[in-house]
This record gives sequence, structure tokens and C-alpha cells, in this order.
Amino acid sequence: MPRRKQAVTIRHVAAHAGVSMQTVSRVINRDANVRPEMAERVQASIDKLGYVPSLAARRMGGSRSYLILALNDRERTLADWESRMGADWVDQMLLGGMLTCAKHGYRMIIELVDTHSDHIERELGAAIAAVRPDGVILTPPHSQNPLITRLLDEQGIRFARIGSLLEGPGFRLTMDDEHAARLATEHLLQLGHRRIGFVAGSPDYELSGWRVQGWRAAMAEAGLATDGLLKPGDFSYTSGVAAATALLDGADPPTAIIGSSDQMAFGALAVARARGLEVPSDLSIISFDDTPAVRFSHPPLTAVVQPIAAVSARSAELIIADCAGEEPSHDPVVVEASLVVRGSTGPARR
Amino acid sequence: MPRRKQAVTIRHVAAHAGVSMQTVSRVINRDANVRPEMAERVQASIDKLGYVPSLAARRMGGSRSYLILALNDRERTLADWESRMGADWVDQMLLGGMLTCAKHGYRMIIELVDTHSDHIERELGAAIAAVRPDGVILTPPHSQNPLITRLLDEQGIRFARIGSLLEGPGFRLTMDDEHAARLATEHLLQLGHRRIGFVAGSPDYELSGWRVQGWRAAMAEAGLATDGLLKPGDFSYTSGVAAATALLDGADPPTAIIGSSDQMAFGALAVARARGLEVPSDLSIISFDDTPAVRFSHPPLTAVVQPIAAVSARSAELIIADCAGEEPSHDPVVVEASLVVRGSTGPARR
DNA sequence: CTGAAAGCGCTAACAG
DNA sequence: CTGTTAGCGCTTTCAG
Repeated sequence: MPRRKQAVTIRHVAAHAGVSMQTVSRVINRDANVRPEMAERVQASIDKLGYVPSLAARRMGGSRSYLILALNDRERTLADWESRMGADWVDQMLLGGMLTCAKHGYRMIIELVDTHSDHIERELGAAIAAVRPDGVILTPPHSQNPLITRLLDEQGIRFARIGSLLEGPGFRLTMDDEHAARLATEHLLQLGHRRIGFVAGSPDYELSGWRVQGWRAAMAEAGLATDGLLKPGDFSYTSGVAAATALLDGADPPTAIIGSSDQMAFGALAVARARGLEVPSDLSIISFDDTPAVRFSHPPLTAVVQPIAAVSARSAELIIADCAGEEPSHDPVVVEASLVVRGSTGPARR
Repeated sequence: MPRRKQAVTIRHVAAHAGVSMQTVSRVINRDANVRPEMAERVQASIDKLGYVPSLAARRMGGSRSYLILALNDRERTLADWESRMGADWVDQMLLGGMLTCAKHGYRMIIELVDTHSDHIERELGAAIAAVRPDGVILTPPHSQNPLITRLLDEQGIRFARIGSLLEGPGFRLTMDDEHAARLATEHLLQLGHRRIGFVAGSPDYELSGWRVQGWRAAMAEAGLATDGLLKPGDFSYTSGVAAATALLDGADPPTAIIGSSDQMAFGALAVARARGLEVPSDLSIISFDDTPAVRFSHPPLTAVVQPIAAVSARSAELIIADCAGEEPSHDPVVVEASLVVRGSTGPARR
């Protein structure tokens, strides 16, 4: 094989511009201590030679790695990919995170880690040792896993926790699930619904509780009772079926159901269909997530949109700004979710 | 901020095991020239200390970067992500490529590059200079872009070309689109169809031609004419609508249509519906790609499955084996596509 | 504001 | 088979 063409290094640029390597380094790192004309000259050489610094060498030099790790739950992610049902959580993370990284010269690397695993620390530790990322973006349920956050904290690696408000290190970001649940509930209230059922998400997720709170609060403000209207679930289709069945079998069944995930809402839709209930005329349904599938059901689902791309982008920004030395606030960042009205919600039947 | 905990390096392991750094290096690189007992002792120290070599340092040492770049078309990928219609090309690449990389200690980095851009070389060159990947996986249409393949070749970077059989450097992989088109055509022939329309994909893609060939060959073998049955398309929904319209407006309209993409097949489905044709009783439809959306249409589409995960995995394997010094064959690798029969195909109407 | 020196963690090329 | 030596390309000291 032909010898790999030697790439242009900082040394070449230095020679070309007639300055020290150090000055070139200062220019590429936007260091203030460079005379403008000097910087300009160096920049000209950089452009001329098409110089791009090597990530590996920069890392070795003792500075940043310009790498951000996006951690996702291995089991769930693989199941999503293999089932090919269109769940696009990772894509949205890439859309927001990767593009933001690119804008700042960073790259994003996706990493899958088991949640329910005793060697979680070994797995994550190995990834960190190998990659030495400048930051890690944690999604639920990792974002609230103390094994993970502690490890990261000990290693002095900054990280963002999406969907967690637990005290502790790391940037916290939420999509204000409570508010989102209110939005959904209020939409139904405006349509005249009075009995609105709610299917909770897995209790392992902080945000499951927030969503219940939002629904409860909106119902309370409307002066409505919630007795028998809350059913547990775990985000899965089957749990949605079970919850909807329980809800509709109740003494005073709801005319609308909010599911804490798209899958659970689909479960409710199936139950409705099986019982000959028309959606939305007999039963309105709202889901959480707004994954692609909700666009394809009949009717398509009114859904709470999780702005994953936006929150990933913010996560990356927080990490990158922190790397750059900007002293950032550690207050939770809120990227508000919104409601997209589609065909699964309509006026309550009188 | 607390000083970043100094990670364990090869030096620590060497000291712990009482050997030279070089010996440790040999062990982690599975070099043959190490006595088994020695290797065992070193490995014990590695495990004890939880040592994981730094990617950056390995790169700097002059060996591999353990990074593989997966190049995708920027415009199309972003459009897919933003539309949230469930296209999962990137996910499938990750599923196959990332997992394979992980198995060998590599990581995969997704990179988006404009196809129709004059600064394509600058963009790609910069990515390569920064990352110094050990290999690049090219998907269509990049895989047949001479600007890209030449650049990679000049830089001495190995790469895999998915969906291209053009002569030249790089590993070539296909999903045997010709065979796939035959499969689809033969399925329809068996159902008694004699007039089978075909909507071609964008002529910018080599595989568009292969698919047409497969269809033509199968028709010829069945002794059937193809006059007026081939319509051009560009993979898009609207082109599918146009093609299906032209086909059904023809003198002797087809009873079945094969679309070279899911989107074009959806276009055909829409046209059929608009004309009051029942699918599959009045018109059978088959699509190429098998993206998630085909599972959600009514009826769900019979489709040619593009085994993107498998072909990405093979790509990564080829690159990694090549890096490891194994002398690989440069014959095209074929990962066969398959046909999934769903509800959009049925017996031809008599 | 700029330059020189030292070293990051690892591996290649040699010695032994 | 194992150890020694010399960098890789950059950034961090620290001088000027």
C-alpha cells in the first residue's frame, strides 16, 4: 500500500507563515493574545495549505478531545432499530446534537450502555477511557442513574442530564413534562371532556411523575375529579392495552385518554377499535413523544412533541460552552414541549 | 473544578506487571511475539487496573485511529430527520456498523456531506484531517462520486462503497438489486400478473439501472413484453405519483406496479386510491427499501428489504480486517435483499 | 504579544 | 521473545 500521504501539520503552517507553531496554535484556538495582522497572516497560511488540526493530537497535547458522547439505553435502542417501527430518538439526538457539535468543531459519538447491568461502570468506564470525551449527554433512564452520574463526576467529565431534575452534578434539561401534560389535558377540556383518563409511564422515569402531576393539576383547576382515571403503565404497547381496558371497564369511563407514550396510546387505540368505539367521536386519544408512527395511524394521533433535537442541541451547547471556559448556570434548562393536534381528538360526546 | 483524575496508562500497567511498555502494547494489540505466561500476567494487570488504551494516543503512536466514518448525504439525511416520517437508513447503518465496530474496539462516527456541492472535497478533506479515520463507509450517491473516491484513494484511506460496482479502489458491496427486482417481479408473476409496471429510481444511482434490469429479465423470461411499462422516477413521492398516473393512463395498463422506492410506491398507492382502485385486488404494489412507513400504510406494502444493517456490518468488517493486515479480496460483496410479502400484493384480476 | 522547551500515551523500528 | 529509543502533532508551561 502506498505510504499514507503525509497530512499538513501545524509545523507546515508555522513554516509557511514564518511564525512559531505556538502562534499557529493560538490562532486556531482563537486565543486573544495574537495581533490581528499576525492572526490574519497565519489564517491565510492555514487556508492556503488547507490545514485542519488533528483531533488526536489536540487531545494528546492535553487539551480537549472535541468529542461528545451521547449515551443511550442499549436494550431499548437496539429493540427500536431492529423492529424498524420508526422510533427516531437517536436520529433526533443526532439532528440536534451532531449539528451543534459540528458547528463548534466537535463530533458526536453514539454509545449504547445497558441500564440494568452490574457492569455498567466497566462499560462506561471503558468508553470514557478510550474516547476521553469532553462531555457526555445522558438520556433517561441513564440521566438519573447514580452509578453513571457518580462515575462521570469522579472522572471530572462534564455531562448533561436530559429528563432529570435530581440534585447533583451535571447540567439538567427537561422538556417540562408537567406543562406538556397540562397542555394535553387542557386541549381535551376545551373540547368538552370531563372524564379524562391518564396512563402513567414507567415509575423508573422521573418524568413519568411530572406528567401525572400536570394532568392532575389541570383536572383540579377545572374542578374535576380524577378518581379511577389514573392507570399505571410502562410505556409499552401492552401496558397501554391493559390500562385502556381498565379505564374503559370502569364505573364512569373516560371520554378521553392520555397515554404517556405513543405506544401506550396505540394500545388504547386498539382497545377502542376492538370495542367498536370510534376515535375521536367516542373516545379521544393523546400520546406523548410524537415518534413517526403517530402520523400513520388511523386517525393520526394528537401528540405531545418531545423536542429531542432541540434539547440535545442545548445539551451540546452547554457542554461546549463549559469546555470553552464560559461559566454557565447550573439551573435546569427547559425546552418546552408542544402539542400537535391531529385526528385522534375531538369534541366530547354529549 | 477538581483536577481530572489521572487515568491509568500503559506505563502504570507496565510497572504493575514488571515489564516494558512495549510488552503491554504487544499484549493489547494481540501481537504473536509474547510468551503466553507473560501475556497472561500482563493481562491480569490490565484487568486489575482497569486499563483501556486511549484512542488518541494510539493514533498518535502512528497506528490506527480505531475510528470509521460513515458518510451520508447531508441534504437527504437532514430532510429525513426533520420530516420525522421514520426513514431509518442511518439507524440501520448504526445498527450494523456501530455494533460491528464495537466488537473490534472501533467506533463509528456519522458524517454528513453535501453531494451537490463544489466544496465537497474541502468538507470531506477537513473531516478526514480532523478524524483520521481508519476507514470510510460510503453510501449512494457518495459511493459512486469520483471526487470522493479519488480523494480517499489519494489519502490512502480505505473505504467501502455500498451500492456501487464501478471499477476503482475501495471495497464494493451491493444488495444485488437486480436479483431483488427479479424477486419482486417473480412474486407478481406467480400471482398471475402479466402487465407489471416498473418505476425506475433516479438515474444518478447505479442501482436504479440494476433494478430495471432485474425486472426486464424476469419479464423476458416469462415471455412478457415490457412496452410502455417502464416509467422514470427519482425516488420521490411525487415522481411516484406521476409515474403511476402515466402507467394507469396507458393503453394496456398494468395490474401491478413495482416502485424503486417506498415513497414512489406510496405515490402509486395514492393514485390507485384516487381512482377508486382497490389494492391489491385491482392493483398490486411492491416497493423497494422497506423503511418503517411501509408497515403503516393500508394495506401495508409488500417490499424488497434493503439489508442496510447487514451491508454496513460487512463494510465495517472489510475495513477492519484490512486494517488488521488481512489480505482481503476486492471482489464485490453481495448481501442479498429479500422480499417481504404484506398486504399490497394479491392475485391478478382476471 | 511571541517563542522555546517539555511532554501527553502510545507504537514503530530497532536492538538485544 | 523482550526492552530501548524515538517520535506522532499538538498544547501547555514558562521565558522573552
